[in-house]
Amino acid sequence: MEAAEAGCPARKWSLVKTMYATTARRAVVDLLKGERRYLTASTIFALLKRDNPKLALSTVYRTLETLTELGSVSSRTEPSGEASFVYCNDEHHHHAICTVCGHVDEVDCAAMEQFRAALLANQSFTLDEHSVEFYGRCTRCR
Amino acid sequence: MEAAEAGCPARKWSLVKTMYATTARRAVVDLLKGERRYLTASTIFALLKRDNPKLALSTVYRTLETLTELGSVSSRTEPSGEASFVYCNDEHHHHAICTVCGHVDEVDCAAMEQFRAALLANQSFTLDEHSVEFYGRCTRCR
DNA sequence: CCAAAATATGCTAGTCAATTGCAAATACCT
DNA sequence: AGGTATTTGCAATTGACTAGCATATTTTGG
Ligand SMILES: [Mn+2]
Ligand SMILES: [Mn+2]
Ligand SMILES: [Zn+2]
Ligand SMILES: [Zn+2]
Repeated sequence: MEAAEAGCPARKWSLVKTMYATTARRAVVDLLKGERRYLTASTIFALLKRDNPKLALSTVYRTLETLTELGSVSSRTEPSGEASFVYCNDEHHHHAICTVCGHVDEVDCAAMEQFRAALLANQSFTLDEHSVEFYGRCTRCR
Repeated sequence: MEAAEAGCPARKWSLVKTMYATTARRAVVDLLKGERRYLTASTIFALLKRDNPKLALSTVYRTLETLTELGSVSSRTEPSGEASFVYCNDEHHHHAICTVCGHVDEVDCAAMEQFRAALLANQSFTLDEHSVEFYGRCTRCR
């Protein structure tokens, strides 16, 4: 599975009508796969600009939008209001974000089920979806 | 406690150096206390403009910022990227948001503790804070 | 391999939520 | 009421993000 994703997530890309494996898209995916933390579009742009001086910021935005639709990328909104993006696996999960280095741990959803049950018990609320983010310090930073 | 908050949250306001209880601030607080759902600044502005034609949008933004700092208001980011605001109680809690009418139920944090413990057990992660939002249908809308 | 067709990119010019500077207005205190 | 601290309204600006369009890149299939 990891081997099948080498270079770019070809498996996922095949889901879309037609989608060219361009250098820009490969660059964005490779960068996000390496840095498992939320990065803003302008940060990604600045990092990639070094090796690809003619890259445009609008291309980064368009690429991130496409990857988000595919599910390869998940986005969140920073306190500043700026959007940021992180590489993601397929399965539904949540994020534990290190407040020191920004590293993102993926938290399995299974443990959430017991909490969902508790919520439904004492709240008269039909639960459809949930959005959860934990903040703390990862192994390296604690 | 509810009586002490009549009109405006005077108790909270006293925490700040000096803060005038202006008509604009009272209007924003009263509106948000009535509508227990997330509203954008421009929506709030439009609603208040009816009774106060000379109100400025920038005043609404500044008021919401102030109330957020005080803790009387909590904000989130709509999928569109626009910020929205809801009236909040003091205690740490989470929000269950009705996907039909937008009504916000406050979810007690206590039940979260057992989940926090589970998270710490199978994730090598020092949990400091968390941000949770549930989406579903409230009693009225189910 | 090599075009033609399909799609993506770079650049520029917008858009629009949100912020800011400042003079006029309002709230507070004595 | 009078003086001072704070807020407001208004207009100008910012800054993240989007859109139009000509050019460049990637695919396809001959
Ligand atoms: Mn989950
Ligand atoms: Mn909690
Ligand atoms: Zn860390
Ligand atoms: Zn509802």
